[in-house]
Amino acid sequence: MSKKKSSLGRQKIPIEKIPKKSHLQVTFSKRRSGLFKKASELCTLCGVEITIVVFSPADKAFSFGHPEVESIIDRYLVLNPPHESISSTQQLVEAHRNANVRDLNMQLTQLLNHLEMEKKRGEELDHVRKARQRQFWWESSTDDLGFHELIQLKASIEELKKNLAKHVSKIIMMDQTNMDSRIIGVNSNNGLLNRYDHAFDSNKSDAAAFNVAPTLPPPNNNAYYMGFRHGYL
Amino acid sequence: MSKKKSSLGRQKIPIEKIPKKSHLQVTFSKRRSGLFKKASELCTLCGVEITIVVFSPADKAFSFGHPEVESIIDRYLVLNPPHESISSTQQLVEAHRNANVRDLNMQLTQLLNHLEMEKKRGEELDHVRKARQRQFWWESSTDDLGFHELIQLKASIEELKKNLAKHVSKIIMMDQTNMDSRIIGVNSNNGLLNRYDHAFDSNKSDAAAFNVAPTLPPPNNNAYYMGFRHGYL
DNA sequence: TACTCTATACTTAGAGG
DNA sequence: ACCTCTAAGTATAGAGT
Repeated sequence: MSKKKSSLGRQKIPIEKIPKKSHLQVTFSKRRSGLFKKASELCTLCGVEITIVVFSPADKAFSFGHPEVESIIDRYLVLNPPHESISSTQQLVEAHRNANVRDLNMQLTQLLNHLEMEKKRGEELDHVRKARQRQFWWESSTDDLGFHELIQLKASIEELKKNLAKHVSKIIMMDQTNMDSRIIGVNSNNGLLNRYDHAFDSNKSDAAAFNVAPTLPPPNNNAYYMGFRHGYL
Repeated sequence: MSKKKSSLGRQKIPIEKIPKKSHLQVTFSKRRSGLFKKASELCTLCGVEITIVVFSPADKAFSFGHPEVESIIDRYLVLNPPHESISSTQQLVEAHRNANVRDLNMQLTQLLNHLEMEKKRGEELDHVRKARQRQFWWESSTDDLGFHELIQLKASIEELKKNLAKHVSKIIMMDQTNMDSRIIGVNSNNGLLNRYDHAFDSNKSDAAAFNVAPTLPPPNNNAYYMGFRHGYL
């Protein structure tokens, strides 16, 4: 009886960049899935919030988030506000700017107050959405998609406002660190964002169904956006 | 010969919220480590960018990022701009706002131009840092933190750091391999951000040293910031 | 590109320090 | 809170479909 092994089974691989591209792609898929599954389990087991964003070798974005990527990012940014380093020789200029900044700040505050009110109006709708999301957060992208499309036109404006806010706050707190120039490929009509939201059946550990969905509608990267984002966060 | 098993080994647990708190905390730590390790491996194997943010059961923030959390968040936000639902009845108000927004936009664009110039001034310094970071991205927080503190002491100390960086990169070139654990602790009053940056030695698969460190500087959540962020992103 | 099948590598629950 | 140890539960490399 000659037993030919039909497979050698899992082989050890060194943790270093995989040279073969096709191979790399496969590994990326598998491991991304695994990673998201682990994240999902961590959520469930420990009842914590978590978000993951990955850019694939092909530069597509994949995200995992519970409750949603955005809210966690927001929380993170509040704790760890983005900032730039400013050479000390420029502090005078900085001081000058503050006047402007304060003005902008006031205006923005007002705008935000308006938005606050609007937001309340939208709350009911939002509640329905969230209630559903709470139970089935992995489905959120489906919701968001529809949502997103609906407000596509508005989105860029909102975007603008938010970036304004960000920049101003950034400038305001001159507490700095690095500014590793970030290239944020804006322009981009290839804006490819795949959003993963997952359900991992707790009972069948072999069942790991993933859903992919192109999330990004027509990139709302209008000129404003470009301008604002230019090299900063 | 009675062999008493010293351990039952790993037991299966259901993927559902762990009730016992102490137990939960342990599991969270272990699995967070595991998750970050997986992420790290994915980075290395596939050469991709990835970021993870988790809020612990105790509501502390933990993050993993290559290259840094911020830049990836930025990329993500560009592709998937945050938005709110705006009731259609509010669109008029919206239009009103645009005027203001455009004004602010122009002002900010100017400010950003200024910043751009400043940025160039800092480039040389930045380059040194980046070169190092490219090889040892897991150390980035070390840099960031050092940077942060130094900035408060202004230019003279920046000079110092520049020199330091040069020296360090030389040293690093000589022994690249054993750079796993680094403690990147810094001041931070209760700042609730623990930032993890990891190196997983590719050669010893059992070696996975993690470091925790409170990252958050004095919470810069001043009124402005809070105002801006209030409920938005 | 994605799924299946193996055998093996890796992770981690539980208990003790 | 973190390390160690062990055994069992999982993830996944490689190859085939």
